[in-house]
Amino acid sequence: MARPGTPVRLEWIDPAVCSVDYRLKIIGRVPFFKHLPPPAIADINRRFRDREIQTGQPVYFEGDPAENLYLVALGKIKLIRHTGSGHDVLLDILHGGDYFGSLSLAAGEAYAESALAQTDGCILQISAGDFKTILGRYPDVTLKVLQAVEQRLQESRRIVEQLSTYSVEQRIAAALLRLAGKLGEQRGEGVLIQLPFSRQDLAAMTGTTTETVSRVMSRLAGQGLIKTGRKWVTLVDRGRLEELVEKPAVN
Amino acid sequence: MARPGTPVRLEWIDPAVCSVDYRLKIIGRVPFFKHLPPPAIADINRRFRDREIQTGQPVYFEGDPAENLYLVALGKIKLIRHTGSGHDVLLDILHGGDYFGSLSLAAGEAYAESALAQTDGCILQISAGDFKTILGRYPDVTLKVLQAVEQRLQESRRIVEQLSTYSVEQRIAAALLRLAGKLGEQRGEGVLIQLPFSRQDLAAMTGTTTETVSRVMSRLAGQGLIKTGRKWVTLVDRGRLEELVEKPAVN
DNA sequence: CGACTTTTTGAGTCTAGTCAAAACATGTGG
DNA sequence: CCACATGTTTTGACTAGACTCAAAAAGTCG
Repeated sequence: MARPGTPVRLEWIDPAVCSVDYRLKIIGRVPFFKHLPPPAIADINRRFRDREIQTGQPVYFEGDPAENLYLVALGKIKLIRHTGSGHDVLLDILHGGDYFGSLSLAAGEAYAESALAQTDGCILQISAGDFKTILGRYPDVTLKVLQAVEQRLQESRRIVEQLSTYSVEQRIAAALLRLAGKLGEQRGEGVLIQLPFSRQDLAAMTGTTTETVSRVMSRLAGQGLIKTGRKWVTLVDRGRLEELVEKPAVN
Repeated sequence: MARPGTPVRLEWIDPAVCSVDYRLKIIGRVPFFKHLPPPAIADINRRFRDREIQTGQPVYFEGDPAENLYLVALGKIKLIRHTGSGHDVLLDILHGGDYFGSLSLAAGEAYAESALAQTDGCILQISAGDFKTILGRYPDVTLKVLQAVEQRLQESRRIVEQLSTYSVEQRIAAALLRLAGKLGEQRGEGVLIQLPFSRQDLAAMTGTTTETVSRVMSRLAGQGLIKTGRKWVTLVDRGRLEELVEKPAVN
């Protein structure tokens, strides 16, 4: 119950972050570009446009024609599917150096999910056509892209597995561990996850409701595994969370 | 309750099915080879080895070093993840012209799931290294492979969405429709799904239990939407099944 | 300080899971 | 061809985890 002051610290958009230097740094961090030598990175950089986005603003909507590939430069982007029943499903949360949008070289496709800015930030954008040109010029990039997509497929299948066999508590613990690994910041007492993201978001990631998320998080906090507040969570006892996930309950 | 005689018809392995002619036909059906001209297909064919498999036999296990890419020539293959709790998760069922195994060009990877023969059949096999050679020789194949993997990713995410938001009944209906689209055979009264596959398999596809699958299927059969027996299902009223899936229940 | 959003808590309900047993099918060997 | 052993499916009774609806509490922001 000891509720510490919120550790939330706002990131301010420095107008310089999408400077050429920063752009080069980000492109050099993307899994399918990072192996390239500086001149190639510089060439690729020239083909991207940058764009600032504000919290809540859409990059594209599910169903829009899939024309662009994006890189996250600064801030967080979430990928969401809207369902008929009003429940949204949160597929992924991305940050600096991640890609999203269309790799798809087939024309006439539509985005299968919406992309929304979770924070203020900056993204780099390239048309599918220009990206194809890059692939033509740097053939090994294509192989790396393939690997990157395969990895996303594996992640997605792991989530299918978890939704199929885990209890809500296990799914929430697993989601927290996953987020911590990807987006967490090391702090003295543990790993802070501060996207910012709400119970709502966590519910949409784990296929449950905000009320249930709240109850489970309270329980975990009571057991000293996490500390939590509005829009942030700190994992205090990672080991015991992992145990929770692995154990099929009491068996 | 009218239980018709089983429409199951055994497929016999014709020793000729993995003849050169059949192999060429299969390779010409694979999404990332089918655009190639006959000489290229013939060249690629030479690099594959064929292999017969019997029902229940594993092609590889989760965790084995991922050394080969496979094509299904004849029969059905299922991809399964084993979980600690003993529940298995059925990720996909594949048939003629589908690929599975490792596309992965990164060395030292392991298979993330097991592949088991659901029926007697025949598969084509190529080492990761040889596949890489093919990609080098036919660059547009790499792009097509990328598209194929993206498509699997989309499918996987659709399943995440369904597990997150659908009731068991909706998930089962959706799974039946998906299987029918992929593997169903048109019959007079409807579409027959006969892999063969059991309540057990359906439960592992939809993240539920055999008992629940049985109850739901009985209900659907009672409403005249399907007919069902041991190891097979016929979709009689596809339209009403689709309605079931789309409706968020009574809202 | 209000107005608003997010989070928590509570009570009641229902879906789906569990455990157990019966019914049914299929294949085998006598 | 029958009787039995085995595996699959169905049914039943009970339970529990998670959802729903509703309202209170706690943060946040102007």
